[in-house]
Amino acid sequence: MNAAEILKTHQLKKTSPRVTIINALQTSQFPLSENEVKDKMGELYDRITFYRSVHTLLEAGIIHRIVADNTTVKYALNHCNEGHHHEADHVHFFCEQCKALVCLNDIKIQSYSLPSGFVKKECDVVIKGLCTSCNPQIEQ
Amino acid sequence: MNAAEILKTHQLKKTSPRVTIINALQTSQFPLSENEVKDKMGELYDRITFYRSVHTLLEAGIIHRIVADNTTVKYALNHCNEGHHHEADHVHFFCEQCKALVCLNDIKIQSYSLPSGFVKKECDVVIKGLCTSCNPQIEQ
DNA sequence: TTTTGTTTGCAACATTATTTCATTTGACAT
DNA sequence: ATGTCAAATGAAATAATGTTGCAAACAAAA
Repeated sequence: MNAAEILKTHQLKKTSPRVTIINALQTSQFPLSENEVKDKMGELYDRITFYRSVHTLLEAGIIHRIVADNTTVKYALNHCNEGHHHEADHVHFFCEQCKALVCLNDIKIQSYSLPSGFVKKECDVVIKGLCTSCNPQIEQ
Repeated sequence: MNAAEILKTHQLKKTSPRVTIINALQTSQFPLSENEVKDKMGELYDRITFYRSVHTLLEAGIIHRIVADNTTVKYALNHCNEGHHHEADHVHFFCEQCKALVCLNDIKIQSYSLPSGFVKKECDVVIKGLCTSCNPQIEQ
């Protein structure tokens, strides 16, 4: 499904910033930070528009946001759009050295049962450490 | 263990800002945000000193930081200091409405096995939803 | 009490996010 | 095609959050 189709499905207007953001995330193997998306947007990038577009796309469930630490926020396409599994239930790995964030699609999140009275909406699991590229045990 | 003792144990100097921060967290049932700590510090609060003290206390493992979303960072005493379980292995609950953060000390984090080459340092689990106070199903 | 190195607190700056409002633009119906 | 209108954009201004350099103050030990 391309950007235009995704937007139409969610009854959102097809605008240049939205399309560019979706394309940027769609062509990336990994979740991207604002600056990484910015680089892919070129002239089309405007800080305020970016925040608002992202907000709209988040609300629609087209993308999702992963907060690795308070200075590292990344965005990824929600693979629901692709007919895959639900994005919310897999684990993310964050490399403390290179700041890369990887979706560990094969690792599902355990179902935690909350104390009574609490309502669960979503569950975020972020494992932090060193990725294969930054692991000194592994020779490149 | 009081603030002075905790600092001494970790070979850190006993200074007013550090003591006040530790006391603030120690007397609170819940993790506190910067502003919540600030309120408890009164005149002793200075923005820069706060950040640096927190940094020092984090490095020493005296406190820990929970990032619920990028605009909500909270701090809590590491209960290791109290001889309890290790803080890193329990789940946090974040109320999306009142922004309260609760340590669910009884819910342990599942041990996730990573793909080979990855090194795990820590694992953060944040469940988001509505707390008992904000749950409309529960009458106050 | 004097020394020594750490910590504090100020100023300045950098980054991240939000609000207001005039202008532009996409989508729909002519 | 084209006019209409609500929605989205982009600019300026502001707020909130986090960092760095440096001189003065302070804690801890001799």
